[in-house]
Parts: sequence; C-alpha cells; structure tokens
Amino acid sequence: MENLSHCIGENLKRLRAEQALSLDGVAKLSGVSKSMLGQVERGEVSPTVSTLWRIANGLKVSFSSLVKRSQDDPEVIPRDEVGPLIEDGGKVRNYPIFPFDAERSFEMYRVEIDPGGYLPAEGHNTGAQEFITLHSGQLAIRVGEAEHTLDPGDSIRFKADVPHSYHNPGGDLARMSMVIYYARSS
Amino acid sequence: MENLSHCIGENLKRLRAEQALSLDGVAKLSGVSKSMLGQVERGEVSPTVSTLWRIANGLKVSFSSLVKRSQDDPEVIPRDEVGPLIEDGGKVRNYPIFPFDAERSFEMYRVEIDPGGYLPAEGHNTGAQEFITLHSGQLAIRVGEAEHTLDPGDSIRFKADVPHSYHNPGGDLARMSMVIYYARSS
DNA sequence: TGAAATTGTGCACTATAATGCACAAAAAGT
DNA sequence: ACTTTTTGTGCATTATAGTGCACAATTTCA
Repeated sequence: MENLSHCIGENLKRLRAEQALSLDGVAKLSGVSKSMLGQVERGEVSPTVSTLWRIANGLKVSFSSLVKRSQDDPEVIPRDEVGPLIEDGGKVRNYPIFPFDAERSFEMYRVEIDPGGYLPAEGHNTGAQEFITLHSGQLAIRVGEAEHTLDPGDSIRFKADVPHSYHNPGGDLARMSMVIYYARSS
Repeated sequence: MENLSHCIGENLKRLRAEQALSLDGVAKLSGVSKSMLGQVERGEVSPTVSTLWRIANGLKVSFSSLVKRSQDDPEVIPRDEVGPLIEDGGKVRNYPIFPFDAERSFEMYRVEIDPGGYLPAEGHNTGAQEFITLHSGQLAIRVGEAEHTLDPGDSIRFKADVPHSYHNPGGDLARMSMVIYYARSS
C-alpha cells in the first residue's frame, strides 16, 4: 500500500462493496459528487479532510477506517515505486522507503550521493538517533565537531539531535541505508 | 469542538506548542508552507490528506493525533452554532446536533417542519432505527404502509431500514428531536 | 433481442487548497 | 532606545480538489 491516497482509494472501494452501493448511491448518501468518489477510489486525488469526513458519514463508518493502511505482512516496496527527494542540486537523492509511522516511531531511507555531494542537516528531535550502513563509495559524516569516515560495508550510529552533515569525498557514487529513530515522547 | 477543520487547528496548535516550534520551524520540517500551516491552525481551510500527512510526519506524530476530537465532557452545542440542512424548499430544516460517530454509532438531529412540509426518506442501513420525540405541532410519520400521527409530547421508535416519510398536517410549526441508530456491523 | 435503466469514466469548468512574498508586531540582542 | 531577528497574518498567484454533464459499457427487464 504505497501512498496514502491510493490506500484511501482501496479502503473506500472495499467499504462501498461491503454495503453493495454504487458510486451514485454513495454520492447521494454523502453529498460528494460521483466523479470525485471515482477519483478518490482510483487514488487520483488527495481529498480534503472535509470531503473524507462527508464520505465517512455517508457510509456510516469511522474516519480512520478510510485512512488506515492495511498492515500487509510481509510488505514489498519495489524500487521504482518510491521517488527521491532531491538535494544539493541533484547530487543527493533521498528515497523514503518506510516513512515515519507513529506505531514503530522510526523511518528508513535509501540515500545516494554523487561524488562531491554534500548534505547538511539540522538536529532532529531530542533523543533521535541515526543508523547508517554504507554499501558502496565513500562517506564522511560530521556530527557536531567530530568527523567520521566510512568505507563500503561500514556502519555508524549516532545521536542526531545536533546539526550534522553528509559528504561524499570519493570518486564513486555513495549508496547507503539510513534509519532515523525518534525517541518516544510522553 | 465544532467542526473538523477547527478541531484539527486546535490539535496542530497544541502539538506545535509541545515541541516549542514556530510556524516557520514546522514549515521546514514538513515542507508545508508557513501560510498554509497558519490557515490550518485557525481552521480557515480544510487541508488535503496529503498535506495533513506531511504535517504529521514533520512533527513525528500520528495522523490520527491531528484528526482526533478532544472528548470534552460535558459538551455544549449552542443553538446558533449548527446550521440547518434545508429540505422541501425551506419548509423542512434539519439541524445535525451530534453527527455520526463510529464510537457511539448514532446521530442526533433537531428538526423543524413548517405547516404542510413534507420530507420523504429512503431506507437507511439494515437494522437502523429512528427515535423521535415531538415537542410541538403535529407530525404524521409513514413507515412502509402504516401511518402514525403524533401530538406534542408523543414519541415514536421504528425500524428505519425501509422508505419512510415525515409530514406536518397541522397549522403550527412542528419541532422534534430525532435520533438515528445504526446497527453495529462486523 | 431490443429498450430502459444503471454502472463507472472522461472532460470542461468552478471552487478552493496551497504557495511565495511582503508586512507589521513582538522578542531578543547590543 | 535602536537595530536585528523572529513571530504570525494578509494578499496575489498558482495548483489542484471538486462539480456537473455527457458518454460508453454493462445490466435489467419486458
């Protein structure tokens, strides 16, 4: 279940089927147009919370039942299905594989840094930690004052609640996995 | 906590305060513009689920923590704060006082019908029931084939999963409270 | 098997969510 | 007290959610 919109679409389609309703039927019950309902089901749009609320009311289901992601287990995320966040003019590409989830309270990225690429980062929440494994290329990580250099296969864990930065000093593409963990708050 | 947008605004404002962040800070963390965040906090807009999701990620909180309504208890809904759904060209005014909530699984309306006003209704979900108390005026309710006439102070309960209708045959305004209960599904 | 109703999709148009910049008020630093 | 930074709001513009109608495919019923 890739993105939220697509997930909502699946939920709506399922809930509608359970009540054996047509798009037209749901439209009359909820006051949301048939076209919009179709687009939501296909995951083509990101509905506003107000329309989502009207749909939930029309179907007499909870708001969260439309938003909740089915916890498929195991869950496979194909490489091509996740687009990168571009940094440093394209030299740094950040692929969010498992985005933040309040349940598990960490997020996982796949990061690529071209030779010479540089990415500074502000400190995260207090207590946050990062776990990085470098798979290929070279990586220099600065945390506060200290700098650490990683070779392929090396890993690092550090407290990420202070400013830090990533830099590829080598001549090859640097590829790594990064996990950011957020300390559970009150 | 009147409507959903206003409710989300309160949640965001509170969560932002807990982390001692400025609008600008949340904007940087979430990728949502400062202006939009301000409008969301003030309840001026109904954000899309995607922006709400980005905000939740930026703050590292769950999606539902932004949507959840604080269960104030007791909860007072002033008369003027709830606008009517207009039917039969204005002769029937339907005020949703306590909208549907999956938790309690019923909803409550205050309904006014002018003399001669008529409102047909399709059957609701199977197992649904209606509970009506007439406070003033006259009310004739047709359920399936049978018709029932109510005088001020009378109440009625009936299975509402079949087509039914409301009619004011008298010369005075008919005022009533209506509760619709939906049988809990699997 | 044809007519009539019902289903979901496509498209032009409208309403509004979302952005970026500028501004005024408050807070912090000198 | 004056400057400098940070705070939140207002406004013009852009992007997109949302609507209504029409269409094609399917289903229903005579």
